[in-house]
Amino acid sequence: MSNAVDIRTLMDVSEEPVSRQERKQRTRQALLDTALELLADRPFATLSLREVAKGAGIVPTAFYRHFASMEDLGVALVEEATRTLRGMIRSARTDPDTYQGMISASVATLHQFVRAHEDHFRFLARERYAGGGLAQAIGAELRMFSGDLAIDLARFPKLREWSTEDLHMLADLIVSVMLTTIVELLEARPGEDAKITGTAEKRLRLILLGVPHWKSA
Amino acid sequence: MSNAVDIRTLMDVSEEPVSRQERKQRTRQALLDTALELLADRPFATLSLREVAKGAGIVPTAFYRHFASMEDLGVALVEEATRTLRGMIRSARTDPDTYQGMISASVATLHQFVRAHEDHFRFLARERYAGGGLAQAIGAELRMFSGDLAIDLARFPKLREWSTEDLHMLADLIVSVMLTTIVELLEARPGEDAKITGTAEKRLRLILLGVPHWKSA
DNA sequence: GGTTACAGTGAACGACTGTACACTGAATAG
DNA sequence: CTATTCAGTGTACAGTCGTTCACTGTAACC
Repeated sequence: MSNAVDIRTLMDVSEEPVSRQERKQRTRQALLDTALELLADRPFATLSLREVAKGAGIVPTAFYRHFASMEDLGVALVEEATRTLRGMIRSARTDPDTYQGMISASVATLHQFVRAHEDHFRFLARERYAGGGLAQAIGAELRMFSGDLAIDLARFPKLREWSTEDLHMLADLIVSVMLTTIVELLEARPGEDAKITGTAEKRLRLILLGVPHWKSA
Repeated sequence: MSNAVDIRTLMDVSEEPVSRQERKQRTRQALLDTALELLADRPFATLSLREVAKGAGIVPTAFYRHFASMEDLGVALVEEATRTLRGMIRSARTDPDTYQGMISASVATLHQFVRAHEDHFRFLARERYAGGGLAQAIGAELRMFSGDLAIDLARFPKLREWSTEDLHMLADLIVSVMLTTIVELLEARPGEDAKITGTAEKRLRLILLGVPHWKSA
């Protein structure tokens, strides 16, 4: 009978015949997803090529068709996670008029993105201080983020005459509050989110409260 | 000849015949020191019992005379490192009169301790976000530190009428600045110390500048 | 001075690691 | 329709891992 159920329907919702490179990319993504899953409770350096391959449903040697080494996969993971991070930053950059509006909007965006991509943020937070090549890559990304923030901050009236050095100091301070908040959200027990975001807003408000009275050393 | 040089003198400066438990303690310390050394550029979870034993000059099986497992050694390492941390906090608690005095004195103490015990602070910073039991133990220690700081802060005139919640918010903020500074010092290239401590002082000054104008909620 | 406690030894184990190599079979190219 | 490309397979090997066990030599004890 021509209308017999295709066995592929049980495995794969999509109907179109997948091309070869598409299959390859799916396996690659399966490797990345498996790694991210295993990274939920241990550092990247403890992952083995074999268990990642097994999790993705391929034999160990096939791993090399996608990455030259585990470190290579780590780099790809950093790229994927920082893409999420940049997405968050883009979302948060909604030119606000007031400090207060900027603060609560930014914290809300942060909260939303962390909850939607916990594994990415957990990975970044974990590996940021783990040492090694990944930590450096993540550090460079955060420094870029801080630099962009400093430029954004320079647009505010009260900050217009600040030295670039002081602007970077302020931007780094804000980034460190954001980072602390991310870690708190990832460690939170259910129901604590509101308290954490509330505290984050307070911290940022306190910092910006000092801005009008600042005199550089 | 009775004044012949004892071979032990070449290995060990002390003259007295070392007792058995003293020898044991030295081996134990050698294990801890070796682990700390290896931890300079990798996470704790990647250390193997065998290489730590080898570094301490004993055979792998002898490791068990001192620790039941590597995780046990990790706990001992957390205790050793947090002892250093508490020493720093004790040194910094020199009842100052002014904010400014407190800030520069605290940052100076921080700088001095980090440089004198880089491996302890590197270990704490690395494992703080690494996940697992050690991270929890370190987190608990930091929370205790933050709590003590909140109590200290309550003694300042301007902070006397703050709610305990807001005091904790402020203490956490200060701790996070301290942590950021520690990591910056550990990642610094030679000669950057003054710039980093200077920035740290600025960040604290900015935060405390907002204190007099704070209104909760 | 004889006995005990015990830090450290050395061989052996089964499990796991990364990687080399020859292969298979199906999608793709000509 | 035939030839090629290449993601994935299966076997194999040399290391390393944590842990077991029976052992040795000496400091400490009675």
